[in-house]
Amino acid sequence: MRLVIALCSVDYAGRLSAHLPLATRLLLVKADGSVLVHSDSLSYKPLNWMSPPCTLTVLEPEPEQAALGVIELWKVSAAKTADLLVVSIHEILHDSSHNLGVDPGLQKDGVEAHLQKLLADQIQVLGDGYRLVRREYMTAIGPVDILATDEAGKSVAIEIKRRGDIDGVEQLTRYLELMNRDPLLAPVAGVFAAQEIKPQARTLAQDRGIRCVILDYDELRGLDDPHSRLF
Amino acid sequence: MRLVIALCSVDYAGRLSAHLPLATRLLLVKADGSVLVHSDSLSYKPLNWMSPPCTLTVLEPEPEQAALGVIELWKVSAAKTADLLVVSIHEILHDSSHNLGVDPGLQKDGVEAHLQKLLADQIQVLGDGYRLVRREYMTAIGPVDILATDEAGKSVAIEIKRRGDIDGVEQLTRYLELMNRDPLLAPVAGVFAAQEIKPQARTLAQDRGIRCVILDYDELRGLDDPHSRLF
DNA sequence: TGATACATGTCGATG
DNA sequence: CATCGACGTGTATCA
Repeated sequence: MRLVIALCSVDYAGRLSAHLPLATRLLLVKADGSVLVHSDSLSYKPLNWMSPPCTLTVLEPEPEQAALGVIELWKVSAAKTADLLVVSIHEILHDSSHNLGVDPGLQKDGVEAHLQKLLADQIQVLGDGYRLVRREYMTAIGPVDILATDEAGKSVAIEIKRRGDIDGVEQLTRYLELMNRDPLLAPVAGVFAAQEIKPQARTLAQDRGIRCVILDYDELRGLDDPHSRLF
Repeated sequence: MRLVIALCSVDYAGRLSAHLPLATRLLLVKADGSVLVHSDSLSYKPLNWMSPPCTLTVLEPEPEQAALGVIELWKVSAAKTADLLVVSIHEILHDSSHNLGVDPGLQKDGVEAHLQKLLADQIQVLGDGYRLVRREYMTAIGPVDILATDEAGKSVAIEIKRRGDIDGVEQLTRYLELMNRDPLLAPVAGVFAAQEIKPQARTLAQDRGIRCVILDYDELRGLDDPHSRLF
């Protein structure tokens, strides 16, 4: 990643035309060749940018441009479209490069992970007397989202999905089959919990004796506020 | 603007919860206090961010966090909501601040404005003998995108949208009603032009005697390519 | 201030 | 691959 603070003007032509007058801005060149132009305010979105795949070529300015003070010309071309970003640099105030390596995943914890934590914390929404055994209960074929016990102390395996599809029911069925072979656990009941359950999935689940539960995300978050979740 | 390259993990809690595992990333602190976390790929959008208004507080790590290698803790709180961004910094590889001044702002034209210009320049795509009267023809209730005349010299009011929705038809209907009360203009025909027209909008338009025209953006741009527009 | 349309939207799931 | 819908949507205009 290359960081350049420069006095520059920027032109973009693609689906629209845009021009940025001369000012000091941050030019961010990423490892994949993409370029972002940021000002010192208005977060989130760059003033101008070029998405990968694209190529950055640094050109010598034409004499007439040089006469206007341009010392370097960046031409960023999109690989697949005719989109073109041109940065006319008048002065470079900072220039540094950094090796960041590959990001382990821009994986934001999705709703599913959050639902799992919320349900684990409030397992009683499944019924009085329900108690959490543990999250991510490991089996030979992978972790079950939540293992709990019901009011009679019987084991309950819970599969959580954001959208309850047939795949999820199949997955839970495999876990149940395996766990019910373990005399220390059996009999194990199944709960398929999701924000939304497709009719086909519901039918299949009920046919296999699996209970379906709709999770209300907002309600589960309820009392819980962001600060208490982080600290 | 402060640029920090740091080995860090990031947690966000607000409308959703998100966690970024330990990795080297760019932390961008803008003059308005907003913070952006960028990785070295996937442009445009930060991995995590906090929009202004917000406040950044740098904390000493708790002993247990320090034991895990955290040397600095950034807490970014949104001013109006409970949203919270926490950056746990393990190592700072680069840290520099730059005074960029106020950005003069972006000048750009969106697709709709561009479509309007293109259609005005090529009004004949509506039919032989069509002639442009003017763009942004002012009426008492606002400007009509394009006023033209057809091959018989009759007035035609044209409403341009990127996506043709019912609202657009209603808007054009109001213009037509008003303009048809003007004896110098009446009768005025209506054309609803868009890249895409929703079935409901098309039905309503046809019911009101308004002609629907699909605009082919690429075709209108035709010879005109981005390179020729920049150089 | 609230409602609405536009965005170089981006991004993921679905068919 | 096109289409559809959500997004921590952001952003501007307009009533």
